[in-house]
Amino acid sequence: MAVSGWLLAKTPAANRQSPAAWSKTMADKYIPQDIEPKWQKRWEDTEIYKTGPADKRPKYYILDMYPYPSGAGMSVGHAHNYVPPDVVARTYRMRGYNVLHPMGFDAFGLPTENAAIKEKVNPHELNEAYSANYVRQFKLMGLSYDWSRLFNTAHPSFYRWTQWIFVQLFESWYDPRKDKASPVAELEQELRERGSGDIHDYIDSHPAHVGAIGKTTQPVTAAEWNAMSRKQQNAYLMGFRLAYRADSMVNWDPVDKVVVANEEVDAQGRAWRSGAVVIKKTLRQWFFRITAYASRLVEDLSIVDWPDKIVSMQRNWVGKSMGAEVDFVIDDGRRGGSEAATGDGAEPSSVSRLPSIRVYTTRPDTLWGATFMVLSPEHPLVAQITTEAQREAVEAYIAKAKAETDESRTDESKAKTGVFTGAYAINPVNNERIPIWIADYVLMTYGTGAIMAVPAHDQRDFEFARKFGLPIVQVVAAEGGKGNGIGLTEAYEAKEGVMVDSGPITGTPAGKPSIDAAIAFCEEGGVGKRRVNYRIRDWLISRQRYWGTPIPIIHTADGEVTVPDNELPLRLPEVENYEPTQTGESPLATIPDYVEVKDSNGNIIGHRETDTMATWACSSWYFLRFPDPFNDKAAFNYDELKYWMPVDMYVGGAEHAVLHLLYSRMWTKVLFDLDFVPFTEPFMRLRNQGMILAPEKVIDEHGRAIFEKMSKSKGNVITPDEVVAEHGADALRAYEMFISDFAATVPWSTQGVPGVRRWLDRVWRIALSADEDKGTPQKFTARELRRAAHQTIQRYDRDIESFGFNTIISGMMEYTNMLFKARDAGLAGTPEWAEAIDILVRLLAPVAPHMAEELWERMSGGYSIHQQSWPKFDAAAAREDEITIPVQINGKVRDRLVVAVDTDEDTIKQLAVASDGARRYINGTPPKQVIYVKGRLVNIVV
RNA sequence: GCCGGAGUGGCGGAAUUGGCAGACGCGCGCGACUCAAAAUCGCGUUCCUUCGGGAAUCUGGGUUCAAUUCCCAGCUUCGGCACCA
Repeated sequence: MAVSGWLLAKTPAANRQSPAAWSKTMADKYIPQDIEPKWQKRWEDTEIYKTGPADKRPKYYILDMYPYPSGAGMSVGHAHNYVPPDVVARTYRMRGYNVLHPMGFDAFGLPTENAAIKEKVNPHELNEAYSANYVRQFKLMGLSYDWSRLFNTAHPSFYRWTQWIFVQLFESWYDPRKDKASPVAELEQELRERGSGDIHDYIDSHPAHVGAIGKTTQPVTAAEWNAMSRKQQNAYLMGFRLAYRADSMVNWDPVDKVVVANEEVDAQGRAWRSGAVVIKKTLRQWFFRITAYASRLVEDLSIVDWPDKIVSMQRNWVGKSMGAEVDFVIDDGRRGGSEAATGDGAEPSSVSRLPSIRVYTTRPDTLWGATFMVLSPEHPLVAQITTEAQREAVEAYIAKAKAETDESRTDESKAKTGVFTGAYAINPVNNERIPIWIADYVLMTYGTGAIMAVPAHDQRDFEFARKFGLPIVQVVAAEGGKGNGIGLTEAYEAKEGVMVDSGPITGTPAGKPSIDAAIAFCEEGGVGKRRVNYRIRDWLISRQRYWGTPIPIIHTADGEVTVPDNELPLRLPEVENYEPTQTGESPLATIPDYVEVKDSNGNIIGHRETDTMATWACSSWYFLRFPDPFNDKAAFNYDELKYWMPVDMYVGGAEHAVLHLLYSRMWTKVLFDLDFVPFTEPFMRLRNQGMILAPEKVIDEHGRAIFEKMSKSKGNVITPDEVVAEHGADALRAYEMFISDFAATVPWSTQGVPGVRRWLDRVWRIALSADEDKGTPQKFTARELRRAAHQTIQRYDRDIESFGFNTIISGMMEYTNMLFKARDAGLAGTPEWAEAIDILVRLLAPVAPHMAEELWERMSGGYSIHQQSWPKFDAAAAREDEITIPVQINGKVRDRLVVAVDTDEDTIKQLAVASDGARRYINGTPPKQVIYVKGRLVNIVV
């Protein structure tokens, strides 16, 4: 009761105080839990982060790779992805840019679907629940997304346009002569009038365009085309379309019961989601013809500012190599041997009725050293050329190869295996008769599935030749020397040296000169030509699953046609059961209402495609949707796109290097070719964040102490929720910035957050209660205070450009320390002090938006700090008046000079030589040299 | 094997790109305040030292007045690709 009485007595007096005075006496403690929810609500109510349409201001589009929401929610590792870009977005807003900083959800795909099956909950419901939880966490961290633009890729208003783009791809082909995508209608007209000969000829003479049309697509004449049925024509067009359906050897994931793309399988043959070893199956699947864009995907890497690592990964993935294709005629056995040949690359006298075997080689100059050929066991000519005597052995080998997993088959350490087919080919450059073998070290998926073997100069061919006793002929010799290849213990790298025993190119330096000479020789003889080869294969997009964007295709008696535009979106049917089938068919195939397409009389006129698109389709264009996210007339508004795109800064994980980041580039180029978008690259700058590991070391299977990834199953996840609850969102944000270099992988430190929290407490105290708790008196001038403030602005501005978030925080910590020093020197209350605190709060706004808002309100009574301008850097204020110049003798610091900043060079040199520290080492003799680096140091050489 | 990163105190990391190595923070130690603790504040904290200094940025060379930074060789480590013809 006594206490209450005291309070009652005091209250009227307190009420008479001004709010400012009240704040100084009563509200000095920083309690983030009190202020953060208050400001988050106010920001939302007043929509201060909402971005308007295109305007006259310079724009800045900063995008985080949108997340795939999971039931586990976000960890502090996810927060590390999103906080630094938010700081950049907030800084650019205060600098006067029109900033687009949106968020969306990548919702379709296996994890949600698998969770739905396991928990027996509809994936639509799970999607909404997971996404809502992510939004809650984002808001908890004070992230300044424009929530009015939030979308979810599993909503029909979004996937309707994913389907529209699919249709554009289906109705387009890559015209190699224009080097761009063009309407299939134009192609059909050309086929009607002229056939496809011109297109094939063009590709033949422009090897970089090998991917423009299907490998097995043969030329047709106009007459042949016009004689085809519509069904045959549609089948033929599949060899051209940018979205096409084909039988293909695919990676089948037996756990998820679905096919996966090459990009989704690691080097051990495991699917990246399920971790299951994939099985090779031949299935009819939908693909996007990314190989048509192989060349441009490599070239345009030069116009983007991306991490070297990602650029090189994309280059390697596309895997462009230069070489030649050479045709080897199969010897039909009616000839005795090479004596029948006429030489000079002319046709052998006995022309084989069998087709020739085409090989791809990057070293056509070593043709004269080709002593045998090797075909992949899957090569289509194997059955045809195998002799009766060898048939049993060959078939047994093929059966064995088929049974093996890719993992064991491509194990390099394993000894070479293979079988002779009994057939021979004629080496076209020297008419030597060489045996044809099959071996699993030759892959059907690369090049032509057949090689010429040059054992003297290729390690694999060498091992094979040694094992099976095949001849080894050396055709490259080190300068001045020559060997016969006998007694070699390993293949000799054909990188340098000179060609020997190589007919017309003998004596040519090995390398580009010999390769060019060999290609010229082959082209002249009509046996081969220059060729570009790409490692990349077409992008497999179809999935035998329910939870994805339905593919808008109808199979009719005449072949595949698209779902008419006015019937889009083709909606996912609401069903009870969406479990994958045992047959490998999509669950949609079991729903007659969905599958059957009927005319107005109820007659079935076609069947809908039942595969859905992999979620990569959604993420390949979602960034194009944010500028006009709810347009129901078009996928995007051209004017808004033109203003906002390309993305200025894209931030996300490096794990998407050859997935999303490659696919998005292809789609952007297609849309550019079709005049839908006015740019060829979607992301001008890209930055990858590092991973945050769990804080505790554990002992791995090798007995080493290591840090692990955070994972729900290991129970080592630290959530932003728990950090915010204890120290507030601002401390979490500051620590996410401060923890390490942005791109570095580093363990979370539980002691780090209290560290930055202490800094924020100090900021709070110095901003609000500068006249309390004075420390020991200091010497610090108003001039020095201004200098510290403006140097901090300068450092912030520099560091934010280079993504140096950790040094932004350390710079602001140093500035805070200096403010305490200035306070102890009695500067509080001066005009310079007011400016210094004003700058502090503005610089703090992007980093600790809640605290900055609270401080701003208490200091100025205004709202909102986030709509204030960025502090202007004053170079004069930042300039040093005096500088300390270290004096070195032979590179070692022996003294220091404190001089006015504009002291001239001669004076500084004289002072340096005369300094006590220097004189002790000079010993009277004149120095050999005195070097002065302006404003840095003096080095005296004695 | 090929491609691309990275190696700096007990820890996370700075160093204006050739110019004072170790900013800032964590941790630790000492001290102030306190009956005490917490919080807070102050001081110290690369190593060796005979207190003059000396040695240090993965190792060994090199260029330079000067190297964490550039060059050569090697080691370790992370990521990617890989019987790619």
